[in-house]
Amino acid sequence: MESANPARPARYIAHLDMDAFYASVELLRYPQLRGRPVVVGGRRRSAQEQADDGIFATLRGYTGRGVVTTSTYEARALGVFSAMGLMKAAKLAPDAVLLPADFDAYRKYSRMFKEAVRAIAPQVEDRGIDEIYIDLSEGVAASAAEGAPDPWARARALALDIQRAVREATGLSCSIGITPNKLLSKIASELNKPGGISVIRPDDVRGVVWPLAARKINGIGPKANAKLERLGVTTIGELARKDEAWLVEQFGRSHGAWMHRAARGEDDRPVVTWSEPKSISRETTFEDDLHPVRDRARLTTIFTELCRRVADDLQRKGYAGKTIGLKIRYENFQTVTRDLTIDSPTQDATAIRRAAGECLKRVPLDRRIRLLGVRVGALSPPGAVTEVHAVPLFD
DNA sequence: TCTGGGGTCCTAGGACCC
DNA sequence: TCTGGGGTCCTAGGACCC
Repeated sequence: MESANPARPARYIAHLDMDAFYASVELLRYPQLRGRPVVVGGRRRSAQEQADDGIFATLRGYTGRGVVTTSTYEARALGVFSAMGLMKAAKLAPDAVLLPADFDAYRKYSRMFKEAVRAIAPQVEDRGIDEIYIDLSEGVAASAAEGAPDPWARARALALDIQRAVREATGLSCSIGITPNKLLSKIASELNKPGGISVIRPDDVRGVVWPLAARKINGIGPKANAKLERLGVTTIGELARKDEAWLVEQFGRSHGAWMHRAARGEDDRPVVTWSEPKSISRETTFEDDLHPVRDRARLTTIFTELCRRVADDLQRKGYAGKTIGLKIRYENFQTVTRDLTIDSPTQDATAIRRAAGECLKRVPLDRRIRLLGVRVGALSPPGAVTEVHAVPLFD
């Protein structure tokens, strides 16, 4: 299926996923917690202060709006997974240790593991802080002379080298999937967690991939999955057996055709080693919902602060943008956005605040608000950002 | 048990221009 | 003067991912 076109050379694509990344970084710092259920999430300073005293906060009695960012495998065994509300997690695992997220530390370890990988295989695509795609095709070809006769075995040997390098650089473990494309590799890396290497050859798709839940396909989320289930489709194999025309009828031309290909394990997307950011944003959920009138002063302060932080981010990264966006989430979780495109790109907090303020006027403010966000899009890349002088040149 | 924060991509209608 | 079609930009919302 993948190498049906003989003119296209075979690809060997890896997906590397760090195992319980944030929690594992915390365990490097607090090795005494190894073996215990540990949850990273929330934003209570007190949890950090207690940890520094050697007394760790537990989930018992947690109140607040935090969600689980990562949980150790011990916590997962108790039913605690990412994106779950901490209140619910506390019911399932009251004695699990709760640690606040320390993104600076995670970013540091992220740079370290990616650097270790690039030293072995430079074709790396960033997929966030804890995962990457790696195009191993060149490495597999280069090792043809001295390595095993089977290219998949040579790809597996490369993955083993990468795992070892990541462990030596960071002390952390990762799981790797190797297949002909990104779609399948993303599925494969999950098959033997933690610490595994899984290879799916083109001929394995029917036997290994088709029995899996359709939801395992990256791009089939909660909504699409629920609809598929209503239509009687649960596994990837069942999806693969559906008519393309029928899928297009149900999900639209683009999405339906994509599903049809995905279920067959077909995916041509290249490994992209660099791409420009499209937008930069900051948002915050309040501890308690704020009233647009009664809490106006607080809202204004937070709003201005968000604009300042977005401006800081833009300046630090060297971008400017001309589409300023506002995001509001009401107490009932309904979310609205407004945006305004200004004449020339800006990275200035005051200009952003002014444009976002215009957006705010177009939003109904008749309910309490739980989240406020500011975004700058239509970015000009660094270098293209030149100061626009309001002063005439000749006068 | 009510659901974080940072992103990307897609759709769709209307404005506007050629 | 009227009609048509295509391309691009702007805006709003939503699905999805880590």
